[in-house]
Amino acid sequence: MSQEHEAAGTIEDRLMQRFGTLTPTERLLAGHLTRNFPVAGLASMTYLAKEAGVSTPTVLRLVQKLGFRGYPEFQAQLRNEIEARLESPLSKHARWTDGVPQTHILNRFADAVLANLTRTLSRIDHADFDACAEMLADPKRRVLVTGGRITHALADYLVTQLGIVRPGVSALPSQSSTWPSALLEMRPGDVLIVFDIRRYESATLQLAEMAAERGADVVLITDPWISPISAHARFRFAAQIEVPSAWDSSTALMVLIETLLAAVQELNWPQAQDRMTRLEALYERASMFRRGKG
Amino acid sequence: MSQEHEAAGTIEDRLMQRFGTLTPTERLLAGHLTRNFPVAGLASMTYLAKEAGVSTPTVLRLVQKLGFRGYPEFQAQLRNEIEARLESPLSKHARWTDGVPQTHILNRFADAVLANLTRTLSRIDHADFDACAEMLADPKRRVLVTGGRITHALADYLVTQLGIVRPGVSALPSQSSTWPSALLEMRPGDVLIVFDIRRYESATLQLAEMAAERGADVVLITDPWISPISAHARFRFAAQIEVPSAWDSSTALMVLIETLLAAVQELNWPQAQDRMTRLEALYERASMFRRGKG
DNA sequence: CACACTCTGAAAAATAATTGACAGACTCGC
DNA sequence: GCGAGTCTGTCAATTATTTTTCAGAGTGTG
Repeated sequence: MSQEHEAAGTIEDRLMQRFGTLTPTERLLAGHLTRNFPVAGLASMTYLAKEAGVSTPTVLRLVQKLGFRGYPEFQAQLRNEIEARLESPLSKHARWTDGVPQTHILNRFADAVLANLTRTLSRIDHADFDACAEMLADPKRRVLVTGGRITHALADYLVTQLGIVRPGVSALPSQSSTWPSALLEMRPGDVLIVFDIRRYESATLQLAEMAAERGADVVLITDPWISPISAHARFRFAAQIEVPSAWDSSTALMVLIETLLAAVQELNWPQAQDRMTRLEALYERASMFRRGKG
Repeated sequence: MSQEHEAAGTIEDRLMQRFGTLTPTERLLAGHLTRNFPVAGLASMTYLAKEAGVSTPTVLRLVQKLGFRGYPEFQAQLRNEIEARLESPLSKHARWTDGVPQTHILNRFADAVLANLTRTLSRIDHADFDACAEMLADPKRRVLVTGGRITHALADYLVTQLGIVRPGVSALPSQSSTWPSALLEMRPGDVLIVFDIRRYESATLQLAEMAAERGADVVLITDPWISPISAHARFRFAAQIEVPSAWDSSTALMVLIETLLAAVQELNWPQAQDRMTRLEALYERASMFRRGKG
């Protein structure tokens, strides 16, 4: 009894295949279904029947002819197909690493990361993004960066890279006890970039609050849960961070940072290039010095 | 026609927007929903609730917070959005961020990053990868990590995260002048993870060479040009780093790191979990201490 | 023209989903 | 600690949906 349905292939295929064997009313329905595929099939049987101008039993009969036990089973399959179709653009495309099963951590992780990236980037408000890049490109504003337990590495990265492109970039010390003195230094127009993820730290919130009060522009980089700092931030960017592991992925944050960096660099390329050349020369001399005659 | 509910925008947008105002359980659900968007929302409330691990009323409450009168109304809207999304069959993936031209840095950068990821991951030798993860999961080996001018932030990240999962992880100090004393400490069986990108630094090469001589296993994380350290490394992983900018992207490196971390974590999950729980407790107490009675 | 047959929808029965009410668990401030 | 308030799941009521049953309409045939 438990035999599976003979019919295979996508629902659309099955509809085509069996069109010949359908009764007139069923064809009416099948026509409606293919015309409004696949969304029409997601509604309830009653609704679908009304839309197609047939009765509910007809819908059921068609669905059973297609090889499903009932309407719910049909819908489940339809949802699967829709999922596949929505995902296909790039992700399902190719398995990341050949030679290992799809369930290998390499593939699972890669899938998650790609999904995170796609979602993160598609959610960026490009007006915000451009405005923020422009702000960061302004050499008259000083830029301070701070991160939390996990994100301090990212803050560090941002400082290193942004510091290459423009002057006046520094990291806040990691000891929150030294922050008040940093706040004292802060002037209106300065920019505070805050990384704040998941287990939001209260000290960071206070920092952002006070910085905003002192007239600094706060840029918040966070997860989709959105840190409470959001309230004090002029710009907010949320990155997806969930991956198949017990911790959160920073990859999307990294991409966010790098994209911002690229935009800033593009905005004042001449100065940036000049700085980079000079920096390169300095490093050159430093390494000479180190290994040199001395 | 009729005045819409206050909330506007796509369901995904609404979810993002209101994330902040959601309760913990609702966030659980919202997380599941975004992760499996949009298909998860097409199933019945009961099913969705079970999948997300919450109760049906929670689903209903979330949906109402999103501005819908009930679950059916929510589903109707969802179907509309899916329809819109499917209408442009392949062009939908169109571009990462809508509303800006394809030439906008957001899109150009995203394309480059994706290409890097694909290439990086497809080039990983999975046997090597598994072996390396196993080595890193061995708590008897101590792990030292070092990076260069740009990559020290990544090294830092790796130390932070790997240090959560297992004991005996530390960063080498950034001053190369202090490395000899670190080398003195090094024992056969220890692991040295080296990040070395593009402008390969000679001090790092010497470090790796000497570490290998002293019996340490060297893991090299580099770019496709492959650093000269390769000769001394037991494991080599190359990440693609080119992006439309004057510098190199670290995103693929980040993914490499995180994937390794995920593998290590998976390999000795019980211990890792134990460590994480204890660490969490310590952080808890520390924050108590900071803001508490003291 | 009646008979056998298939097709179709109305309506009832069975099943499942949605929603509201409520109470225990939990958190936060005092 | 102890109440006020907030969350969140259990449960039951209501409502909708799916499925079955069945009778009438149509169709072609002897």
